[in-house]
Amino acid sequence: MAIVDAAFELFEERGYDETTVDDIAERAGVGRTTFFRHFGSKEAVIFPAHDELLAQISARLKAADPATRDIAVTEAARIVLRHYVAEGDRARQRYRLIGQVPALRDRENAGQRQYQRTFAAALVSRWADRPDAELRADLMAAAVVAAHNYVLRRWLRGDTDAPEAELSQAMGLVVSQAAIDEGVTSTVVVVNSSRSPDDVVARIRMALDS
Amino acid sequence: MAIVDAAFELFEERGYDETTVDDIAERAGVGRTTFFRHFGSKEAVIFPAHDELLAQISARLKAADPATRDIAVTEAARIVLRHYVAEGDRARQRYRLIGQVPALRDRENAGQRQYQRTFAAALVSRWADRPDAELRADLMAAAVVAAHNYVLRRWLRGDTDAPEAELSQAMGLVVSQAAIDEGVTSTVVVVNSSRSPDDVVARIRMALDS
DNA sequence: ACGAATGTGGTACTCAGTACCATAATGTTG
DNA sequence: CAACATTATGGTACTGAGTACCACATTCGT
Repeated sequence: MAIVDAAFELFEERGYDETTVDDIAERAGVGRTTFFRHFGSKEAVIFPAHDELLAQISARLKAADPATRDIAVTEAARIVLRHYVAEGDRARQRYRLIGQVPALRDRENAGQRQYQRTFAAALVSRWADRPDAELRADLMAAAVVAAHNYVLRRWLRGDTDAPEAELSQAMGLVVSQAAIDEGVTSTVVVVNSSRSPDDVVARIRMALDS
Repeated sequence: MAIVDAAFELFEERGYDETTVDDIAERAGVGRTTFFRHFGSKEAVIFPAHDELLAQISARLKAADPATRDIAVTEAARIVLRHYVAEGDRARQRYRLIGQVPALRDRENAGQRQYQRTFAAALVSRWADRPDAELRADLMAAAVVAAHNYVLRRWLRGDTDAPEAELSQAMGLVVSQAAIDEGVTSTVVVVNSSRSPDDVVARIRMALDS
């Protein structure tokens, strides 16, 4: 989108506060009205696709049954991570801007809270039999978002080249923390499969070492 | 403060968006300039004392040695909870407004993020010897804020009369989750599952491929 | 009682965001 | 292809938040 490009260009050149919506519209070759019709606000031009991501997450979480819910949560977080990583430089530009402009930081926080609520809503059923289901869902949702942010931040800063692997690891910690007091602190693996035991063991070892 | 009273009155009467800063200043009997000198923005008039609370938290967390750090975290969270509970009706008014006005919700989220960062910064030293100290600190900080919010929300809605006791309980869960050992993603192996081999293999494959 | 610091109110400005209208582009149906 | 409906666009004018600046009052220290 030409408008987004123009906006990022100007924000880098002059800074966010020093750039007016008129400036963006002018460089993009459109009218001011058109800008506001596409992006509800000046801030929104930096954070695209939020609604779509939320919908994807929601769908992924809903598609899980009790047995695959850990995987679903991890993969839902991975969807978001993957989206940012796919953006590449643009994500890093955004990160830089957010670090400088408080208003953008607020906006980002607001978005993350939406993720958190989406996760929490999908996670309550996990502890359906417990009286503290809502609390545990809130805790796990907060942890999922925190873990995702931690890994994403590392990637944005260039501290890692394998963000997805790090997310797996971080989410492993989150899942095991959430599973506390449930009797088991870890997942269950079964023999009796059609594969040879050695094959299964090898794969398990891979998972542990990752 | 007369300005705060006037603001809450008008917000309840006409709603937040329908109230201008001029309206508030007029009812409070002050000039518009004075309003903005005391509260940097229209939103800020609803969220007072943030900086002081952050300072209190920081101080409480810094005053802890390794042996009393769990207590310190719990009490730091309790400081915030106590502050809101002490506000009484005003806190509930704010809660109602936040539920209705998106802009205020964003602002609230931003504030909570500051708490979260304050906690995270103070918590890193807890896992100083581990390579994933920052992640674990982030996770615990997120959990602390989530637990506090959960209890506060229950009190705001009138679901409990003993919020401090509930906070203790919730923080107990948070602390025990945070104390879990190294982030092994899977450990226990179980034989003789009642699941079909195909089902098991499919699940393992999903986990391994993720 | 004096000057200095600080608090206050007013005026004028910028800019984000909204409402409305007039016009161009596109698509649909006969 | 022509007439029409739909939708995207651009312009104008407005409201209201937030800032800058200045003149004036209040309070304080000595």
